[in-house]
Formats: sequence, structure tokens, C-alpha cells
Amino acid sequence: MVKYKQIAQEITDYIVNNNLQQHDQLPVIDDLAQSFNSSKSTIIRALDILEAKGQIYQVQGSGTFVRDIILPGFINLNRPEGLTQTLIGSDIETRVMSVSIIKPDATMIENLRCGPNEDVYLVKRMRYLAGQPIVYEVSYYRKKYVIFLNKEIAADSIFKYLRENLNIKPGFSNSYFEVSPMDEEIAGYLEVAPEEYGIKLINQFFLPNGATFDYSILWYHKDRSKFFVPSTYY
Amino acid sequence: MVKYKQIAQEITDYIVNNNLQQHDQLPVIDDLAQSFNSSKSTIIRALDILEAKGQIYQVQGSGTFVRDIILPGFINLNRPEGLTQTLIGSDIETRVMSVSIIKPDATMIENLRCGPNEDVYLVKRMRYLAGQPIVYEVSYYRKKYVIFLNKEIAADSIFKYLRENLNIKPGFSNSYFEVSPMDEEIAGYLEVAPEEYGIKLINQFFLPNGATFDYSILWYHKDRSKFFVPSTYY
DNA sequence: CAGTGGTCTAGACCACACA
DNA sequence: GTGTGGTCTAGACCACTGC
Repeated sequence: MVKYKQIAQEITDYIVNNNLQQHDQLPVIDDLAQSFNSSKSTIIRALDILEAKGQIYQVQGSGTFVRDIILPGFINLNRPEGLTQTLIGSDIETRVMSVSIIKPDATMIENLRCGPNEDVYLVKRMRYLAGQPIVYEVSYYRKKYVIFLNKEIAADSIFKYLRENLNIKPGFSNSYFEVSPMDEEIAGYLEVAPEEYGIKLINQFFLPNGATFDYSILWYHKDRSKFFVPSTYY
Repeated sequence: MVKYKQIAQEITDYIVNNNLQQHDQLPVIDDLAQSFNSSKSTIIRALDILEAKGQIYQVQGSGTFVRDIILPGFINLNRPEGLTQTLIGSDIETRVMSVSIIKPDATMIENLRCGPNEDVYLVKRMRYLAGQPIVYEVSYYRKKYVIFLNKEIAADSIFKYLRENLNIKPGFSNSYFEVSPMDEEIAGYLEVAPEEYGIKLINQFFLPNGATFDYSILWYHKDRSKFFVPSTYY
């Protein structure tokens, strides 16, 4: 890991370990530079990352402060990589309904920007929060990048597997959502009446080089899902 | 405006003016540095901003590419400063229902982090897209920062007024949303049946120094609102 | 006016892509 | 191997806050 990312991580840990709250002040840049044995520029770089993530804010002439965004029960749409990342510590259960390899249809070719003969993993899962159905997921992964996947892996966090075993990290993502009625099958999975409304979230995940590797459709239970989006202005 | 922000703006303009599409390549950093008569570091700084905003992505060893996020009809939750910013060019009408000065209640004191005797502007508006009701807004602005507001100003973009007339720019913001039934009054404004579901969006806006200046509750018509969130990973 | 963050530079060197 | 982006540094100077 490069130095400025390492420092950013350690500052995050420092905030958590010292239980710093919103608007608490961090050490000044010169002190951080000395602690981490780095130049001022590198500290600034690290703090810029934390600012972009919404963890801190910097006030010229005054200091660097914590921006606490830990909100129990809210799904952070700035990190849409699945529930396990965003609802940490919650009681999440996953039921894998199927894992298969298919050829893409027109929608998938457009959304994954893949070739018509490429192999694509199709994963269907139901996820439960505290025993209650919260989201039904249909995900497509290009086999070209996600070279292996099975039911055991999908029962856990797929993004964790991608990161730790395949060394795949997203570079950027797009999320779209709207409220829409669910068909009978999906309503059944979420244990609500047919034609009931759900929150339909579509995610596209890109590798750092711009290639799409994942396209997902998620149906959230409208009464059990709350979302959060932090923004920083430049 | 500082140099790197100016350069970032000019690169954005360059993308728009040349009608560059997703995955089109930008000039290389050395060329940009020469064009803008700046150092490589300053160009990198400018590109980092555009990357954080989701407008470009950079691939080591390969180049800098456009990440097109112009999605007609989608509200960008990474810039929740009102419809006029995010649905540019759309046919938006605003009906100002009231502008008044009040004293905060407990909820407002908590969400605005203001004193109990501070004056607060209360603004209620309905907004229409192509003649159809799309969102009902209740906004609170601390008079301490937003020193003046009236119906005429609220009929236009309030954030534009803040930026251009009061020199107020947000430093960061938090948005929370969920799907929830609307009471009779709000359902009436949105011209739907009472108890119909709406998308309830709560925004908190902070100044660059960390003070809250705006807290808003927005009820979107569930069938006419679609949202978008771009993310970048560091 | 002392303290703190912000900007900008020049340059050395590293990492990755692609042909 | 060449070209492209990424990291890191030291230092000069600017801008804002708050006592």
C-alpha cells in the first residue's frame, strides 16, 4: 500500500480508536507529518482522501475535524458494494438461490459492455436482516474478470472475495434507483403482497481501468430500507 | 478562483464543448500542463477533483478518460442542491407556498445545530416538472447565515442566490432517504391519494467551516422521480 | 500576530500499459 | 522501450481564524 493511503487508513483507525465524534479536532498537519515521518504534502494527500470519503472536513486557519457518518441502519450509497460493508455488525443472513453461467442478452451487453459470446456469472440471492427479508439481488459478473464463483462464495460477501482472493477492486461505480411495483415472484421472496412497491437499485461496477465487471439489480423492501449519501463540494 | 479549480472547470468545459463521450481520452498530463502553463502537480490536482466528482477516471500507464454521467431525468444525489442544478434544461416550475421567520423546535435545534432563540427561515415550496407535481419541499435556513430571503428569491434557485448574492457555498452535505406514506396534506400537494407512498429525502447542508446552514425535508412523487449516485473508490 | 490549512512548483523516481 | 499516470518530497508563499 502506498504511503498516503496507509496514513489515511491509520488516521481513520485513530478516529475510531479514540472514539472521536463529529466536530472533534484532529492533530495539526505538521504534527501528523512528524508522527508519520512524511512530508506535509503527503499528509494533505491523505486528508484529501478522507475528505472525499466524507470522514473529515478541513477548515483553513482553524483545523481538521471529524465528520461522523456512522449511522446505524442506513445503507451508504457511496459504497454500494453490498450490505456487509455498509451495515457492519448487523445480523445479515444470505440465502443463495442460484449461481450459474450464461450468455448475455441485449440488456446485459449494454450494461456490462461485454461481448455477445462472453461467459457471465448469474447470481441470485436473498438477504435477511435480523431474520426479515430485506433485499433480493440479481447480479451479473463477467467471467473474464471474475474467473470463479460458486454458492459457497456467494453465501458470504462477494466483494470481499473479489478483493482478497482475486485482487479485484472497483475503481468507480454508478447507482440508479427508483420506486417501482414488484412482480409476483420478487414480492414473494420479500414476503409482501404482489404489486407492492419496492426500491429498485441498479448498480454498475467498473474496474480502475474502466471495464465493467458487475451489473446488479437489487429490490429492497421499502419499509425496511433507509439510505444515506454523504457529499463533499470542491 | 485558484488555479487548479479554474483548470478543472476548463477541462469540464472542454469535455462538454467537444462533446466527448464515456471512455474518450483526454490530452495527456504533460500537454495539459503546457496548455495551462502550470506544473504537472497542479494538473494532477485538477484531475483529482474531476475524478472525485465522477466526471473522469485515470488509468495508470494508459491515460485519462471521460466518465459520462449526464443522465437525462435522473436526480444526482451527489449534488443534492435542488432540482435546477441536477435536472438542467428541464421544464421546472416552482410555486412558493410560504416564506416566514420562526423559532426552532427541538428537531430543528438538533438538525441545524442552532441555538433555541435563533431566527430561522422556513420555506415551503412545490415544484413541478413538465407541469406535473414532482416534489414538496420544507426547508429551514439559519438567518444567522442566510441573512435575507423572500418569495421572489425562493421562486428561483435558492442555492444560486446563496452562491451569487450571499457568497455562501456548501462545504459538505448529508442526505438520508426512505420510502414512507404521506399525510393527507402532502399527498394533496403531490396530487395523489392520501396514504400513498412518497420518497422522503432529508438533506443537511454544512458550510465549509462545519456549521449547518440548511436542513430540508423533501417529498418526491414516487412514480416521477429517479435518482443517481456516482461513486469513486480510493 | 501566531497558528493552521491551502496553493503551487520543480524534480526525482516508481508502476503500469501497450506495442 | 516509450509513454502515461502515480508518489513523494522540500520549500516558498498565500489565506484564513482566533486570540
